[in-house]
Amino acid sequence: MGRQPCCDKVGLKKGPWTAEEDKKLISFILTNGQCCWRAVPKLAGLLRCGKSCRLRWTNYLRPDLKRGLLSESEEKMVIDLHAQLGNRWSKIASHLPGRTDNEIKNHWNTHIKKKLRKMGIDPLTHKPLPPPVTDHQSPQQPQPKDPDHHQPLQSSGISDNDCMGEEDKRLMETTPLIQSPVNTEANKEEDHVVRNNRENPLIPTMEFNNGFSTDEVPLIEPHEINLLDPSATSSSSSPTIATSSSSSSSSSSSSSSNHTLEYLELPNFDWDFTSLDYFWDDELMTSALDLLIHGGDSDRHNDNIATVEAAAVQYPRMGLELS
DNA sequence: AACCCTCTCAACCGCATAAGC
DNA sequence: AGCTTATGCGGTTGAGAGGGT
Repeated sequence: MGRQPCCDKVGLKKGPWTAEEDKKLISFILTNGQCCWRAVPKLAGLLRCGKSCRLRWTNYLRPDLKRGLLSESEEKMVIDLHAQLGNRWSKIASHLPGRTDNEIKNHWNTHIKKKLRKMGIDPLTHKPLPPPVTDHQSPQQPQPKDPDHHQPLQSSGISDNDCMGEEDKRLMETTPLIQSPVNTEANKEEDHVVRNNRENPLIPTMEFNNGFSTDEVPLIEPHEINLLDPSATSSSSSPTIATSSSSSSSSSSSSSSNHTLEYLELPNFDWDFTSLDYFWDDELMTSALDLLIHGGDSDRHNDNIATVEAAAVQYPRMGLELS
């Protein structure tokens, strides 16, 4: 006999999360840390399946998440990584601290793909788009079957540069036209191809040049994170981000020798409290830690919950807006 | 002001793999 | 060893926001 079912789907809530649900989940995770997601909804008093809770936490409520659009450097990194890894969003996300696979995937589909096409680059292969083709010119040449292959630029009658902004031009200059190992028909071969590329000196991939494998986590060393994140100005006291991926449960706490909270022996937290300042202020931080340290029995528990609720006003994207 | 269209992104779905029994 | 479930991942969807007419 195997395990018990993850959740009986009867009576489970679906759709957008409410502020109340968010509060419950945040409070539970802060108090108990991330443990088996299957048990979370029951213990937290949520009518959601564990999968939904995990998704909500990793994609939206996690304190170490960055907010806002991807920076230019992040975007370039995504493009480069996509050239190497294809649509392996979690792998890509593991290189961008504070970004989730879902966020990167969305950004790719809504922004970067368009931008690359505008620049005359096939977002799937990272190669230049084929030259203009009209029916009478080459009727035999089949159009790509992949939905990612949209009509080339010429259809608009606008040259690449005509519609290319300064940022696009900059991107084009810095975007490597790497032949992607990715083929949607051959994803299963991808690992093999990536490995082959690793041995190919002609392919200057970031990953390989840096000497680490994307199949291994953690993928970003603390010093690299500081380089990547301009906002991380701390030079000595605390590394910036511990967690780099929603999919990775690896912790970089080992690198935080000066970690101010190390002595607390935190319960299985994958994220680093020093990163909370991405969008949590000190008061909220203090309350959250108080919740963690004193748990639900603390006299201050209600005050702390209230502070977390107050964050809803300050950080509406947390989904805590009070209804 | 009202309608329509496009864009964005949170959330869901289904599949693959890992892991428990 | 084989079955079953948990977890993670990538693709897709749809509601809401914003802009244009």
